[in-house]
This record gives sequence, structure tokens and C-alpha cells, in this order.
Amino acid sequence: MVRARVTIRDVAAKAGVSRQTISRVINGSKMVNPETSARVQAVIAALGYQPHAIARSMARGRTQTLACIAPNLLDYTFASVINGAEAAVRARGYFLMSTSAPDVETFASLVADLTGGGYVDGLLVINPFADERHRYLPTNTPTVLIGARPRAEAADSVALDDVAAGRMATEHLLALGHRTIAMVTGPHVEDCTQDRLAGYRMALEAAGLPLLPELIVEGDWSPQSGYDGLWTLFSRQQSFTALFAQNDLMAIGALRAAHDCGRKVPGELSVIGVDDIPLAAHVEPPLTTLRQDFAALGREAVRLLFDVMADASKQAEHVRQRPELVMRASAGCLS
Amino acid sequence: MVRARVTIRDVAAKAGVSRQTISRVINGSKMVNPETSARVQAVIAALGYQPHAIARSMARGRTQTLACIAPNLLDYTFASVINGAEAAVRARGYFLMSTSAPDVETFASLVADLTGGGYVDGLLVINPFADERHRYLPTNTPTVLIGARPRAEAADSVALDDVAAGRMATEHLLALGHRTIAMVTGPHVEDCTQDRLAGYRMALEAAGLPLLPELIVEGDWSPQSGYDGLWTLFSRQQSFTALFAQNDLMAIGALRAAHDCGRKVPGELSVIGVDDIPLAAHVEPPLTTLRQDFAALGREAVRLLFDVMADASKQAEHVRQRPELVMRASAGCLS
DNA sequence: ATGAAAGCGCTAACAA
DNA sequence: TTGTTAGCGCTTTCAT
Repeated sequence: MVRARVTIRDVAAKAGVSRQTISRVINGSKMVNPETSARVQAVIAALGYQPHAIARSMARGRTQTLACIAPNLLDYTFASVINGAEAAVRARGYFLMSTSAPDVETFASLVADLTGGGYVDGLLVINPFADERHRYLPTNTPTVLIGARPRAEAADSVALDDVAAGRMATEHLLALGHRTIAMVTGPHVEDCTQDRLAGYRMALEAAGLPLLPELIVEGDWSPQSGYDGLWTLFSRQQSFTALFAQNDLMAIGALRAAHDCGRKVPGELSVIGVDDIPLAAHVEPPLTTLRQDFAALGREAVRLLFDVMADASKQAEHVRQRPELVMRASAGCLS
Repeated sequence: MVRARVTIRDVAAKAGVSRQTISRVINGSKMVNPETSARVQAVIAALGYQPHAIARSMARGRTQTLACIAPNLLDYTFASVINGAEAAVRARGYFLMSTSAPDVETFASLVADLTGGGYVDGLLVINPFADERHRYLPTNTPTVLIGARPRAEAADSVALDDVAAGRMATEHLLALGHRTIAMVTGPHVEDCTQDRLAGYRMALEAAGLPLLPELIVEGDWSPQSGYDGLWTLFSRQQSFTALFAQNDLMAIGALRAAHDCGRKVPGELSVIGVDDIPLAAHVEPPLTTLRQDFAALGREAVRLLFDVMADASKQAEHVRQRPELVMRASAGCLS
């Protein structure tokens, strides 16, 4: 069953050359006689030899492997970023392993194990949280932050321009004639929540409109929280004609809440989301939203990471991606 | 910037003991004097020493690491399985790395690299495809298949009981009085598509109803394909009063198609899906569906994997999970 | 309870 | 172009 591993020694012996020559062949060195190479290749195939990646990492001091740590792997936005990153990593001949860190402790130990343990040459960290996680970033391994505000001196970062997203969403509703715009936010502990809120505030200010705290409720990105959030808003004194949900899932939950209490969308209530998840176009009514290009974010993060790996002393970069307004049916003119 | 790694030698030198003693301490061996241990611990802390996982793997011949290969990381069902598996793996002190294999070539090379390269002690493979992928499973590494029919002699497997899912969905619609039940399937190349279709056929047969090919269209699990699929069905001669979408996303797409052409759900058309994704309860009308417990599937797969790792000669097991009917508003009595 | 020696499978540096 | 000599950092015998 478990036949002993074929090592570089076995190949060397059978091919009648030194191990070093085998090493040269499997690494595509030019300094090897074509005939020797051919013979070695044949022996490799005959023996079914496969280099031991762990041993190679050990000897080289590098692993050709990167890791991506996300808060979870379920969230479509995180998964999309990873998807984009994975393709970019593979295109460069590296391997990307993904894992999740549901809490701060897991995060800290994962970072320590992966980087301190010599598992990876670089790290991608998706971290929307404005919390102590940032204290546990690695010090000796190139790292790029995704979805976080610029923070760690050493780490590069990429993220959506959340302030712009908040501003654009609000401005769009304002342009449609709305003057009372409610908002369901993400968790306040997240950078993007705070930034989208800031954008909302800026747009209102620019329009000379007051920011009414009664029009704001906190959600958790889930459809259910969008549903509950809209009901909460309805229960308050302050009326409103539009809703800015800080992501599409909550917007979809809100759509159903509006339906359940008989408020027509967009006739009586306009709704706008953020993300443009695939389902956004398939709910009733189709959702107007601000699109993020998650895959591009992932690719960009990988580009930065390779830059840092190539030159550890390079100046940190902070890339912000501009959202794109996608107009569908859920937001309309104030009638 | 990049200070040299602190190795077990440094610790040994500073603590005035041999490397072996350090090794014993970090591995919690009982055969070490408490005082010595305490002193070593202190030195470890002082030096900020962290064991090199790669070196340890090299020496031990095991990595304490498992990998999960999925067709992609975007699909909510795959991500949920991984989520359940990850928790179970961590509970046992192992690390789970996840990665995706979009095509057969990537799959084959990933399997070879991960297992042949000595990266992992065991492998989880999420593979719904009834294709050549099964030929590239590892021969020397414990492996558990997820979402596939029992196939490889050596590999254990876990999956939803897809035949039961197809049967139950169809039976539910039959019980509501429907006699013409259309279906949007997943890609025919997938095991679960074929099995759900088989269940549909069995239920119709048991009810003495014919299986009409005009009532079946193939989708690709996406909302768009559900949308298009329902339009295609509408365009055909054969009328029907109910639709069985083989997953929730397609069911949601179909819901919108029904809306767009003015067919009331469930008044004029009943719709049932499979999966019970979080959004299923939040579309209009809320979706009746067959729930899968993805996390449980992942946990079960991990259990099997550890069994195989403990005893490579153990008889392969094939676990099928029974779906659960979740009744909501999208499927109703035939009026 | 501790240490010495050998080696995991490979590559880097130097010779030849 | 090829081979030799040392390791990479750790764990595993086997002594002591």
C-alpha cells in the first residue's frame, strides 16, 4: 500500500549520476548536457519520482506558497477576492492556500504559525475589522491588507474606496429627488462601515441636509439584519423615502421587509445597495447598487505582495478602488 | 529588517542544554526535569523562539496539515462544507488549507503537488463532477470525497442523498396536487444532477405519471440559468403548474422569470428548490426548498478522513445525508 | 533525565 | 558539464 517514497537518491543511482545533476534537471538548469537530461527524465518517469516540496522548501528557505487569511470563507465578497487572488498567484507559479480566522485568537495564532512556521513566503490578510487584529500582523513576512484602511506602517493595502461608495450611493438618491435617506450600516467595528457612513454624511452636508440619527440602524451584512433594520426604521417617528443599505444582502432583506409591510419599491421607497452580487439583478425589483470588482482587488493585492517580496524596503502602497454605479429598478425618482 | 531566524540551537546554547532537550520541551515530553523545562521556556520566551513547522514536517515525515480542493471557492455550498470541515479539523489540532481547481488539469496537478510533495497528511476533495477527475485521485494519501457518488475503491465519501432530494421535492409537489412538474437541472455532467433527476423520475413513476422530456431543461446552478430555463419551458408546448429547480439559486432566477411574464407564484406556478441557502427565506415569495446541512457534511468528511489516517486499511465508508423539506410560500396547492 | 549521532530530501557553494 | 561537501531546523534512535 504505502510504498516507500522515491527520492532523488534513487533516481541518481539508477541514472548513474549525482543527486546534484538530478536536482539540476528537475529545476530546469541550463548547465546540464541534453543527453544526460533526457536520460534522467526517463528515469524520473520510470520511477514515478516526484520532488518532495517540503524538503525543497527546507533547503531553499522559501516555499513558493502564499496564504490568505479571511474572517470566513462563506462571505461572497471575501470568496470573490480570494478567487481573483488565487488566479493571479498561480499565474506567477506560486500556490495560494486559504483559511479563515473567525476570531482574534485564531487570527493571531494563524498568523504566527503560517509566517513563523516558515510555511509561507507572503501573506494576504482580508480584514475589515478596525480592531486589535492589526496588532498581530507579521513582522518578518511580506503582507498585504485587503479591505482595511491603511494602518500598519509596513503593510500595503487594497480596498474599495468606501467613502466614495457612501457618497455616490447617497448622491444618487439625492439626484433622484430624495431628501430623507435612511441607512442600514454594517457593524460599526468595521472600517468600511465607518467609511461608507462618512461618505453618506459628506453627501448630505454638501446638499445642505441634516444627518438624522433616527434614520440610521446598524446591521450585520445579513439579509435578516436588513429585513429587521427596515422594520426598526419604520417603527420610528422620522419618515423617509429612500434607503441606503451598505451591502446588497441587507438591501435584499430590506426589499422583503418593504414588501411585507406593503411599501412599493421603488414607488414608495427607493433602495440602493453596495457590492453588486450576482443575485442583485435577480431579486424583485432588480437592485440598484454600487459595484465592487472583488477579483480585481484580489489581483491587485497579489501584485503588491510580489512587489514587497521582491523588495522588502519598498514604500508601502495603498490602493483604493472606485465603485461603479449600477442602475436597476429599485431606486427611482421621488414622485 | 529581516533578523535571522532564532533556531533550536540558539535556545539550546543560551539555556545551556542540548537541542534535544529543547525539542522535548516544545513537544511537551514528560521526560524532562521541571526546572530545566522552566528555564528553557524562559529562554524561548526571551528569544522569541518559534519552531519551524517546515523543518518539523521534514523530520517527522508528517505535516499536521490537510487540504481541501473544491471546484471553486465562490459557490456557497462548497464554502459551507469547507467551513464545517475547517472547524472539525482545527478541533483535532490540524490545519486545513483550502484551494480551488477550476479545471481538470489544475485538479490533477494540485493533487499531485499536495500529496506527492509531502504537503499534506490527508485530502478532502469536493467533486460533484462525473468526469475524469476521479482518475487523478491520490494513491498514497488518505482521501475523502465530498459530493460525489461512491467511486474510487479506496476513498471514502460523503454527500447529500440526492436521489432522495429529487424524490422528496417531486413528491411534495405531487402531494400539493400538481401533475405536470417541470424541472431545471444542474449540468448533466454532475453526479447530483443525475441523482436528483433519478429521484424525480422515481416519484413520477410511483405516481403513475409520465416523464415528459419537454418539461426538462439543463441549467448551470446560476440564477440566470434558472431565469432562462423557465422562459425556455414557457416557450414550449407542454404546460405545467409546478417547477422543481435543482438548486435555490436557479429557483430564485425562475421566480423572477415568473414575475416578468406575469405568472403568480404560488397561485399559478409552484416552485421548489434545493439547498436552503440563507437567501431562500428572503426572496419573494419565500422559497420552499430541501435543506442540506453543508457544515455537517464537512464535519462528517473530516471524521472519515481521520479514521482513514488512523487505519489506512479500513473499509471505505459512504455516508449519505438525508435532506429536510422546508416549506415556505413558493409552493402551494394546485387551485 | 539528558546528550550524541544520524538523517529527513533537497539545494547552495564550491571544486573538478 | 558534473560531482563533492555542507547544511536547512528539526526529530529520532540509541546511549549515558
